[in-house]
Amino acid sequence: MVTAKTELFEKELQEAALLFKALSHPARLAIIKHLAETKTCISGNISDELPLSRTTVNQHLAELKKVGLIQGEIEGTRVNYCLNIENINALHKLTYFFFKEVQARDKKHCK
Amino acid sequence: MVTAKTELFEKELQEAALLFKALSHPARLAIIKHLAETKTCISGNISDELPLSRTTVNQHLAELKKVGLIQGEIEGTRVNYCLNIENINALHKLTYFFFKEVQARDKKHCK
DNA sequence: AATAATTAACGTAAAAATACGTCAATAAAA
DNA sequence: TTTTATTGACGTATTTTTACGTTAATTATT
Repeated sequence: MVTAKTELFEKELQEAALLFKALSHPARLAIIKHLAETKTCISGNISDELPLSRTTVNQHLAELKKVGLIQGEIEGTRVNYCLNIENINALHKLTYFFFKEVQARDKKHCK
Repeated sequence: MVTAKTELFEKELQEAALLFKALSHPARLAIIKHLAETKTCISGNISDELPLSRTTVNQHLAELKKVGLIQGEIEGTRVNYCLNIENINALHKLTYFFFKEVQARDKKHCK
């Protein structure tokens, strides 16, 4: 039988993997970039910029929200999505130190 | 019909997404860390350290190799895997500048 | 109060990822 | 040369992701 084995790894790696997964689709990277450019915007507008249906874009937005990289503020019928800068910063640091650690330990480089 | 739409995005985003995808599973992060610690090692040894079968670990190794984050050097019956430091560095820079750009553009922060 | 706009929830189909066993090939060791 | 060790290729089952249409709910607008 095939069962998910991700939870058998260190918590730290699991969480990092979840964040990287959130960045593993070009649509979600495009959303992040777009939100960075335009302060706020509703999901309908975002789907106008992307080659995907509104439904699918909404799904990607929900995924980004789930891991805390963006936040949505309800305003009437609309939802203003924007980056969660604190968490973006945290991820920036996480990736920075992950690579830093990997590189430091690999001093004893293989040829 | 459901077709892959990833190729409808900018090349840059596509490539970044592929690299992040390679990092989106704790097993692959564990492999990278392990390779960083122990210079080289064969895939059999790596699977001893991970809660996964040798076959599955091999699959993850192949994926990391496909995106160039690791390289395998055949040595007799064994394969010595090690990090591809150049590409790890490149990815480090890519993530660094991706986040830097996102943050710069988000100066006009939404509260 | 009725209509329009917008979004999340739900359902679903296809594709991709995950996990693993088995087998064949290759090289080393006996 | 036979046996052992090790790995990649292949097949396959299950789960997850991706993509989208439809519907229901909620808020504005008329």
